Amino acid sequence: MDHSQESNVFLQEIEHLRQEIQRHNKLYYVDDQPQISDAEYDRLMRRLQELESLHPDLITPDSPTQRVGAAPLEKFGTVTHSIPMLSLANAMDEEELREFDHRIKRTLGTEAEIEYVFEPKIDGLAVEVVYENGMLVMGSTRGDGITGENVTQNLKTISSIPLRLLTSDPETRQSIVLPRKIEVRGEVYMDKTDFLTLNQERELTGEPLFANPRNSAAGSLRQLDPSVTAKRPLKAFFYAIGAVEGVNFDTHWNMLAYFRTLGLRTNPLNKICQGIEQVLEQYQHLNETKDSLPYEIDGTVVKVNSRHLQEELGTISRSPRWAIAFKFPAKQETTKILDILVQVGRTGALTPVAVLEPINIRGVQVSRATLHNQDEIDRKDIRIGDTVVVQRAGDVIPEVVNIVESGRTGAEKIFVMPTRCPVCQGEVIRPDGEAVHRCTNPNCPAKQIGHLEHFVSKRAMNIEGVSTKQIESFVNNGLIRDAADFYFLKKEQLLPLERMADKSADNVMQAIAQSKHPTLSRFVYALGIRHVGEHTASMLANYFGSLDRLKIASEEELTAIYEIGPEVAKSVSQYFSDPGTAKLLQKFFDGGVEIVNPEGVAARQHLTGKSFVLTGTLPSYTRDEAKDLIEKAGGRVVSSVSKKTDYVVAGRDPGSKLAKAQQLGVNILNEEEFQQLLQA
DNA sequence: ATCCCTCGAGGTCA
DNA sequence: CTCGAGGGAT
Repeated sequence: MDHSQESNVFLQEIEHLRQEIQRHNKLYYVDDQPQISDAEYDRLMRRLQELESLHPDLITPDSPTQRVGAAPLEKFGTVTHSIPMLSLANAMDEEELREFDHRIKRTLGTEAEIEYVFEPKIDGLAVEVVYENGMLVMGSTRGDGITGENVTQNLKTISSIPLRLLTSDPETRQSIVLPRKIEVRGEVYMDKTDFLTLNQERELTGEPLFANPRNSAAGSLRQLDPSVTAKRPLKAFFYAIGAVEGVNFDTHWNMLAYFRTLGLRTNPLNKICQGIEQVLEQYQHLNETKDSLPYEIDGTVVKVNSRHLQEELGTISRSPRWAIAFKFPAKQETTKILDILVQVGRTGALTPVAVLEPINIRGVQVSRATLHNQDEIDRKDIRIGDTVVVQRAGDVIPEVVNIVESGRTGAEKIFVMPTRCPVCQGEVIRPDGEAVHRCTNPNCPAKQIGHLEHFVSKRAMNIEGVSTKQIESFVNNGLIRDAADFYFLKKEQLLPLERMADKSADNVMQAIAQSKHPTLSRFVYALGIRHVGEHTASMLANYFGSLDRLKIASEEELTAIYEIGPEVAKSVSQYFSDPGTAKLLQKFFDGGVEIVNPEGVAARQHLTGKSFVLTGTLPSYTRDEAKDLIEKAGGRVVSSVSKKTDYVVAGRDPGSKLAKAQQLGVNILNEEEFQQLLQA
């Protein structure tokens, strides 16, 4: 037999082994019906490894042996999700869940029971995996929902995430329609027993222990060396979709079924429910049985099943309107309030914080909890020395639920907000009608530091590697008084500071230099004007297009802008009419800051104040593109038609919104008319 | 009355 | 990263 024939035989066996392994993966992970023992499975894997090592040229990247192939990374790259990974609204109790159901019926204008899909909410971390022509090409963490970290190499080591989607059913041999591209979303998690075993090993080796399975999974996925991740027993369930080309689903339930045919694991406890009462029954049942599950769940997720209705319901800025997280009650513990501290934020707000006797709540040491303001303290009658019930809201943020009356000894001290700022001794006032107390000293160091922290923060000027500690040190050493001073720093000035070696100083200088060309909206946000957060900053930037126009805007002109009311207008106009602001801005420019407008010249704002509703598919634009164009022109896109809607843009297969528009006599545009309007 | 944005807060991990 | 109170806008 000549060489090529010989390698052909190998190729056949290799191919056969790979298919078998893929088939058993599906049986094991997706169908939960293994047909062979783990030992037999291992034998298949070893045989494949053996053959591949004899013929390295036959190794393909999607071979099951290639789960760990990559070298450690320096750091993770960032990935922008093509469709943002939204978070979910929360229902805290039954009533709120029923409210969710009512709202949906009201929005859809129906009395009929809604069909829901009920899913356990796994306590892990959300990821997105992208398959192109069936091959895993990218995997990322959810991050802030807009951008996440590129953890492709690590996700590839997780055996319940297929490297290649199935192209035919391993049992029936029927072929499966593969989407050209599909972004699937799911949860990576660690089983409770695996978490315990891992911690036992770590204890033996003297490594720090993980607090809970969730942190353990998160820590494992964020390893720079994929060979470490590969040793961690991670698993995944899939439950949602991002961008997809080439397939369509009528229901969420059918989409999950399709996931399984592709070899993507879905949770076997997912249920379909007719109406909200059935959802509640499932919830009760799961709440009673959850402790016997191999993994931790922190609640359930309820989704409208029909994809068509989902679209009609739409999404609001942070979450879809057609899904809600229904969490289990948080674990509560009792502890003592040792003291109440007062912190001062960048706006001068005084926030009381309870210092607690440290207590472990679901694996996490809790030692502080915000008390929000004096009203909150009075309402709950919280005193220093009280015994209190503490929980982590949403299983994250520590919160004092209430006091334990019977724990009172009479020695408790009543807390009163100080009349002088604890940082600068400045006068403290409580503005009429507001719940917060504020320090009035404009030069209060707490405000100054807070402003500078805000200025350098990721979403503002994004000056990386400048920490709170460093800012404090810069300020205390007189290097920096205002934000513009960053752009006059010299490396030599940094070197004498503590913890500032040559390399760190270089990094700081470089990070500052890199921040010199912000977009207008980032820059406006970074200024830290009261009531101007990211959203409002971007509204202002879009509307005015340049700082020169923004800074001369009158209060009246500002108020006329949609979403800008009297308070915000006053705050903005006061900020820019302050002579100190003019000086500060000039100082920024002298220091080399130059605002860039990524879209070039700001678009004309001829659609200002007009509201649009999009329905159906436009041939030339995606939803997001259309939305962008409208917003750039000053218009806004809303999700439901009312008589205040100015235009409904209708594409192919329009939804019920078109009918409503006709009924209300709202202007209806097709794509051509829409384009004309944009150019008009 | 309701929806949404701003702002401030705590803990873990690399 | 995530939550929730409070306030602003409609």
